[in-house]
Amino acid sequence: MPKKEGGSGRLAASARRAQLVDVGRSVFAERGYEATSVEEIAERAGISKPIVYEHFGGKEGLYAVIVDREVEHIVGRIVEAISSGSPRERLEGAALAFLTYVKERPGGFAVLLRDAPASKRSGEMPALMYDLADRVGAIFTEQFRKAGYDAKAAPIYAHALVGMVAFVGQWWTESRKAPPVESVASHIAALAWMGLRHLPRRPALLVTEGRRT
Amino acid sequence: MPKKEGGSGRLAASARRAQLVDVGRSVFAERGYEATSVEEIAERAGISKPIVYEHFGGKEGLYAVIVDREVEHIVGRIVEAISSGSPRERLEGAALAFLTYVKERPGGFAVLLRDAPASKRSGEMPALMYDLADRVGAIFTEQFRKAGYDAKAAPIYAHALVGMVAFVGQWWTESRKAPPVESVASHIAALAWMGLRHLPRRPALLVTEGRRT
DNA sequence: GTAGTAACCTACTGTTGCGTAACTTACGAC
DNA sequence: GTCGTAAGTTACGCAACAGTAGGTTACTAC
Repeated sequence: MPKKEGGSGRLAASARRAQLVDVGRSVFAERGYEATSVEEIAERAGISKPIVYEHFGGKEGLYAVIVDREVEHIVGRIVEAISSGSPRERLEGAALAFLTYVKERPGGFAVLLRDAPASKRSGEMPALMYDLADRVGAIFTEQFRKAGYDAKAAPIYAHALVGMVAFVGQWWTESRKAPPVESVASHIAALAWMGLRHLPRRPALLVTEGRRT
Repeated sequence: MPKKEGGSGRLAASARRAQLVDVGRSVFAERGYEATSVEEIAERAGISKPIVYEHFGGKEGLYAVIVDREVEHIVGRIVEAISSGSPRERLEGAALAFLTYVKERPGGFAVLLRDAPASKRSGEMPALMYDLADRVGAIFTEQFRKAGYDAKAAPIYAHALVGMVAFVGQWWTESRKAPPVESVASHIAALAWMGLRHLPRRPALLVTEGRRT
């Protein structure tokens, strides 16, 4: 009598945990939190539902573990990338690190961008990107003050940059004609760098609502 | 005997439809598509469930109407904003139009950024932002070619700009200390404009993975 | 007043999906 | 071999929710 699943029979607890994290990540990535059922995860892993509960306590537990690991991954990479070098090198390093993460773990990235369970949502923005932007904002605030720019505007730029990279990253993973990481990173970094470098001290609109100057 | 609801008793069909679109938008905005129940919408509107089915045929029907109206709103505003003026004026106009929309209809914006029902999802990116970026990409491709830049990179910049504005918009609606629209728009437009204006013809990274030059 | 109709309701069906209780199977130690 | 334990199963309780059938209320026209 043949085995029911493709190769993995009975697994040790740690191996099963690892497998469930992998499977869970991809299911959450493609369905979103709410639309994911524990049964589907169990089925794709070739086991039955209670095993998931045994290892992670439930849907939220598994989700929390998955998110936590992804955050570790991406934050680690970025922190390392910005740990040394000139400002421009750090900017490029961060962009490259981010996009490399996106490339290597598209599922994880998708989970981070998607909806969190209703119980953990603060506003609507996925917490990670928000935190990331806040950190960048802190760095910017300091630099802006030093350079004589309006420090209150720093968060705007921080969120703009994070949004830029995140959005491009998402488009890039879904795009068929995908240019190499270095290329994408260099374009983004150039845009951001030049933008910041040539920023006027006190930006103002040329046009005002309705009439032009 | 007091009326059960705060003021709206029996409504004409068209008024009820309008009310349900409003209520539905805010519920979808705060819960997301999957986590929203038709019952909650009905309850908040002060009516019972079958009325919703009578007017919109179901959850997806109502959702579709809401999304369609929001798309009309935002696209209309942006198209108008970029219809005339110098390139820089158009850029600023687009940023201002986008942010004004976000300010005036935060719920609608939230719906556009959130998950669509599983039945209509292509990839993972909400369709509107994707389309918007594609349109910007078309404009950029042409301009890049004229100016002697790498036209293949145009979509990267298009997505970067859209992501920038969308992300800042989201942060802005949730942020307590909210600067005025014009201020935010001017900062974003300045960043984007200066970035594009001073872009090298052939951007390259200073750093390469692991070693520095 | 009473007839007609548009707006609305109560009460149900069927399904899905989380989480759990209680039982079974493989496998190594001795 | 038989005993203990880790790994896994089937079968269920229970709640939420999409969608529907059929009845009820209030308003308008005359």
